[in-house]
Amino acid sequence: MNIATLSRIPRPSKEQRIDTIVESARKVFCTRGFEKGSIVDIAKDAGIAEGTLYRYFDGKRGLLDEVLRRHYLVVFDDIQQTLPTLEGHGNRLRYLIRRTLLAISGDRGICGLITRDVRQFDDKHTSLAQELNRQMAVLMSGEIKAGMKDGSFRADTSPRIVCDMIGGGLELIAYSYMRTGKAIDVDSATDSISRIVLGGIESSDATAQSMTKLVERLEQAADRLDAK
Amino acid sequence: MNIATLSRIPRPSKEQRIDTIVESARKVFCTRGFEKGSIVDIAKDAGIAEGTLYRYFDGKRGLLDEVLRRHYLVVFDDIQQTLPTLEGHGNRLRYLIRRTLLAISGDRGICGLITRDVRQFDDKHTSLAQELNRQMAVLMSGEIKAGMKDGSFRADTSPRIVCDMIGGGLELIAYSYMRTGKAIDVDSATDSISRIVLGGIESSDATAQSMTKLVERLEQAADRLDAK
DNA sequence: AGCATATAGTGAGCGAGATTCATTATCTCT
DNA sequence: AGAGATAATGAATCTCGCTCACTATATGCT
Repeated sequence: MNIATLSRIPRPSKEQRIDTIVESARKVFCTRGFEKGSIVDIAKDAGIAEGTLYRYFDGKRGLLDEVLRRHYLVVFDDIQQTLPTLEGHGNRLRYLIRRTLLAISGDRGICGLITRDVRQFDDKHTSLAQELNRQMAVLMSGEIKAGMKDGSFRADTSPRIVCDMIGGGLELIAYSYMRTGKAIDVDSATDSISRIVLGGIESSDATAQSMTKLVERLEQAADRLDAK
Repeated sequence: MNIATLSRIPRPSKEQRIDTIVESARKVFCTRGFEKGSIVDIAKDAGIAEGTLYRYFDGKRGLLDEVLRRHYLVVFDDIQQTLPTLEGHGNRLRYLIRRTLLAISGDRGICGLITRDVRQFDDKHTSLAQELNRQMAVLMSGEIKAGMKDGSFRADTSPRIVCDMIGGGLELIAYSYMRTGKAIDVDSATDSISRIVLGGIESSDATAQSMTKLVERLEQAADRLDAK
C-alpha cells in the first residue's frame, strides 16, 4: 500500500524467522517465566505480529519445547563426545551427574523453566522436556545395568530407582538454586551424589578389591621405604 | 422474594460450607487437574455461585493449598505418632520413606496435583505444598544429622543432598505413577531406596576393618623406619 | 413482632491472555 | 506483468479467574 514499502525489507528466511522467535521466547520465558511471559511479549520482542508466531509454532507450549530442545542439544552433543572416552561405569555415571549440574548451574533462567514449567502437560502430548529427561535417564540406566552385569555394582540394585534418585536429586538442587539464587557448587555436589550412589550400589567385592589394591600400593611404598 | 423461600433452606454453617467447597475442589482438581479444572466447575459442584467461593478462599491457588493441606494432615499426624516408637536412625529414615510412598500410592489424583502443580508459585507466597515438602525434608534431615553424630552414618555425608535425593526420587516415582497409572510397589520401592541411601551413608564395618588394616601396615612401616 | 445492622450469596461484567481468521502484503515463477 | 502461492497482520473471539454492586438471609435489640 505504502509506496515506500516497494523496495523495503526483504523477508527473512524461514529458518532465520524461527531462530528469531525462539530466541525471543527464550528471553521472555527466562526473565518472566512461562506463565507470565505472554505471546504478545514474545511477538513484540521478535518484531512480528502474534498471528505470525502461530504459523511457525503450535502455540505457547510448543515454543517452550523448542527453547528447551535447543538448550539440551548442546548438552547431549557434549555427552556423546565425552562419554566414550571415560573408563569405568562409576566414572561415567559421575560424569553424567556432573555434566547435568553444569547445564543447570550455567543458566538460572532455563533452570527455572525446567524445574517449574516442564511438568505441565496435556494428556495428549508428553512434553518434550520430559523426553529429554528420559534420555538422560536412559544413559544413566545403561551405565548402571552394565555395571551390574560386570559385577562392579550389586545385583540387587534397581536401576530405575537409582535413576529416579539421581534425577530427582538433581532436580531439587536445581529448584533450590532457582528459588534462592545461591550458586551451585558443582564439584562438591557431584562428589556428594556420587559418593552416596556409588556407596549404595557398589558391590562389596568391588570395594574389597579397590581396598586391596590400595593396601598393596601402600605396602610397596613401605617396602621402598624399608629398602633405604 | 419468592414466598416459598420463606421457610426454606437454613444456610449451612461456615465450617460445612468450607468443607463442601474443599471437597468439590479436590474432586475437580483430581479429575481434571489444576489448570483445567475451573472455578465454575468447582462452584457448580458445590452448588454455589462463583462469588461465594471467593468469600472463603483467596482464589484458585488458595483452594489447592487447602486441598493439599488436608491431605498431608493425616500423614503428618501418623508420622508424629509412629516416629518416636522406632529405634535407630536408619529405621526411622526408612519409615519416613515408606510412609511417603504410602501417601502417594493411595491417591493418584492427589499424586498428580503434587507432582505437576505444586511448583507453580508466585514470587510472593511460597506455596503451601512447598512448605509441606520442606517439613518432610526437615524430619529426614534430622535423622541423618543425628545418625552422623552418633557415628552410625559417615561424617562426610551431606544431609541436604541425601534429602534431595530421597525427596526427588520419591517425586519421580510419584510422577511416573501419575502418568502411567501403574501401581507403586511400596515395599519393594522402600527397600531399594533404603538400600541405596543407607549403603551410601552408613559407616560400614567392612570399610572400617580395611581401614584398620591399612593403618596397622602404615604403623608397621613407620616402626621399621623408626628402628633404623 | 418489627426494625436495623451484619453477614452471606449472587452472577453479570471486567481484564488478561491465548488462539483464530479474514484480509492484506510479499514472493515466485512463467 | 500477472497469477497463484506463501507469509504477515491484528482485530475479534473465547476462556477463565476474579470483582463488585446488589439481593437475600440471619441476628440482635426494643
